[in-house]
Amino acid sequence: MKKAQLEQEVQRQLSILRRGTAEIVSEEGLATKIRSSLVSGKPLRVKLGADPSAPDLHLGHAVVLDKLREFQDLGHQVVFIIGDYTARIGDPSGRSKTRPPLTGEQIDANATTYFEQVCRILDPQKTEVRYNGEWLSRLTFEEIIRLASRFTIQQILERDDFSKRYHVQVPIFFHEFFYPLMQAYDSVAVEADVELGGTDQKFNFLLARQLQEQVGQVAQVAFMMPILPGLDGIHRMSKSLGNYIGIAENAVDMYGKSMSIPDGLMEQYFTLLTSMPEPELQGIVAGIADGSVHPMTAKKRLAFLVTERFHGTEGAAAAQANFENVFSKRASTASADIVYEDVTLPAEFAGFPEVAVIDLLFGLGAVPSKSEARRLIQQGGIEVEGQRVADIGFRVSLGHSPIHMRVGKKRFLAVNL
RNA sequence: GGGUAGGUGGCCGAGCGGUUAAUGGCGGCAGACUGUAAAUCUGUUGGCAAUGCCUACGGGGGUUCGAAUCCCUCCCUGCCCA
Repeated sequence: MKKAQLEQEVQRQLSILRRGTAEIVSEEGLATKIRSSLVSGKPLRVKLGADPSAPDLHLGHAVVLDKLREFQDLGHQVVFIIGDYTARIGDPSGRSKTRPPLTGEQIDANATTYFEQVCRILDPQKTEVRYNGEWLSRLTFEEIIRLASRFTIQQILERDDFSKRYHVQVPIFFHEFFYPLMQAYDSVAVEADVELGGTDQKFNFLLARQLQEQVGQVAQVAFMMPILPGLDGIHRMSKSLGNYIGIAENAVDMYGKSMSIPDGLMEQYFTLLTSMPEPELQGIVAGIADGSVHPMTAKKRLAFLVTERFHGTEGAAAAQANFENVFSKRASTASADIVYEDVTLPAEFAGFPEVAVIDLLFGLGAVPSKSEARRLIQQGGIEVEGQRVADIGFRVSLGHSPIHMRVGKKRFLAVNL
């Protein structure tokens, strides 16, 4: 490859990778790494650390995974690290809550579903999967002390959530200090060239750079993507906050949840979650501003694109039709074109001519308690075959199958006898 | 080791001997309305065989007709001093 050609390729890769990023430390470093990778023919090792404490991935993860996919498509090697060792200890970072430690089986189960979901975005052929217990579990106490001696408390306290907690006098447990160190050690262990993650990972990434240099490796490039806000438009998307859209969710929920984001979030979602070209996106934004594009139309477009990505064009179209029926046209359980969730009548009710709605709802697991069922009925939130249930003592006739029910505003059940 | 302030429902945070399943806020849910599961307004938000009963204010024990509220003890956390 000629010099000019080489430089052109470096720039091409950079321009692809740069899109949508929050920060890259440093871009020159990345350019240098790409250049030498092209010369040597050795792909860059791009690291992503995953915490298998919860099995579900959401669109916030997708933002980072998409970027990894771009690296893969450019011929680089993704190293996917499952933090089994960290999870076994119980990751307390983040919301200053000590999570219960997970068992080995839970971690394995989570890691499996996790990876299955990751593969919906990444190319598994180009992904090296590693468990950090592989190297972390082998460290001796002496080695850990030596590792810790490379950093100062003041340095660790610089980390955002530590310094915040310190100032508002919220407990910081000693072992939490080791998390950044462990993560940095991961980078050394896999000889990462680039580490990808959200902007919240910046501190950890930078610490890894320092450690790598101290042990004679070239510092990794810290590659930060923006944090995706959740459905509430305020907090980051997270499972525990319940403001998320799961990668593995069904089309109807994915579409509906997308429709529930605040209007102001649309531009960000378009940018980070769809491949809509910038000019088209700016056209929509301008249209909403001057009133020529209805926000709902734009949001439907967004919801469609997001759903289509994971469920195909047909799945997205069906989800959209369902949404319009249920919410725009106020359809009830009596009408067609509604996507029902199929459930079977609990065995305990089999053979009876009728059953109390409260018992049925509870038996189906549609409500967490009978009191909750009672409340829902009193508030007019239950429908059976298109009829709103007004009486708490209402009994559902089991004369035909399936029985169509609506529980709350968004759950539609088809009960099969 | 000494001193001191705390531990309340999903979260924050009142209450400090008696209409207290426990003010209020957030979050959740439902209804109305609408441009959507947006926004806004209203209601609701421990459980159950339910005009009543049971379980709940860090754990255990005690005082009292009666305790989240008083006493003892144990556990946990912040801050100051050493």
